[in-house]
Amino acid sequence: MNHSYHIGELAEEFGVTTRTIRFYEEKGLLSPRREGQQRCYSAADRTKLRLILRGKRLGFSLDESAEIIRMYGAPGSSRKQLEALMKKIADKRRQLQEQRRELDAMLTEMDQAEQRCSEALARLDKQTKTETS
Amino acid sequence: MNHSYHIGELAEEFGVTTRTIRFYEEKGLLSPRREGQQRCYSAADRTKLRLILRGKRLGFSLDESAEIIRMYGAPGSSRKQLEALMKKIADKRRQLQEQRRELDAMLTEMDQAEQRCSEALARLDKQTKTETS
DNA sequence: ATTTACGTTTACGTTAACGTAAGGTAGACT
DNA sequence: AGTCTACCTTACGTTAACGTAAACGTAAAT
Repeated sequence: MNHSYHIGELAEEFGVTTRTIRFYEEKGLLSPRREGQQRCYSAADRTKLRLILRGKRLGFSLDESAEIIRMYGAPGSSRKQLEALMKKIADKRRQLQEQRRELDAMLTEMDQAEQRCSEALARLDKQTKTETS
Repeated sequence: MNHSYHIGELAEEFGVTTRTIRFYEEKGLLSPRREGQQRCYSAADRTKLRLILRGKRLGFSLDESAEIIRMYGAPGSSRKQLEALMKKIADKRRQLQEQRRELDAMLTEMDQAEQRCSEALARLDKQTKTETS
């Protein structure tokens, strides 16, 4: 247990460069243990990286992903902190749901585009047929 | 009918600056009619802008949005063009569906975070209670 | 007549998210 | 011992997507 990863392993697994991973550390999104000079990434670090990259694919900035990660991390201690966190989570969820609606809207338009496209193809077929008849 | 918009109107409606709209034109994403010097945006232009901004919120680059817009636009004429377009549409839809899965994964993690958070709050409540008893 | 409110072009500035190059270290293989 | 490989730091370069400023045109309102 408690396996830890080298930077190269993570880079390969997630299809990014080591530069990218170090950059995220510069930005405070990751803070791996050190073994001498080398970075040792825990399972938690790996999870964070996964969240960052997922956020990126969804169009979030690194700062936004940083927020998400802080939510995922330590739940804070005081009641005020906890309540603030709950609020943030709720906000972020609303944002995600809104994004989902937009995504669905886009999917709908893809469907329409495809339909127009296949109708155009059908017309072409028909025309070709009458021409050859 | 055939109402057309000034650049300022569109900017206000969508909450962007006029610079942004002109920038999209530079990039070839929009090409409004001219009336003298001034730009006149048709309903179709407006739709394109809406698609661009939606794409942006979903994390697409302008070049990707440009592709989507071309799909939405003229369905081409030759069979080869139409078939290529159908393929592109199918690809983009797959991409959107993948993105949807990721979005849902993120929502799930938001739920978990919220749960951990509310559990922590519950523990705090309990502790406070026994302390005051 | 001039201020106000829009529009125009041209062009340099800015920020995020890395890429890339240069040079150094530390362990493993031959 | 020499070389390979994977790591490290430092620092300048790059691209996308605009921001911002300057300098101007036009048309309605005061």
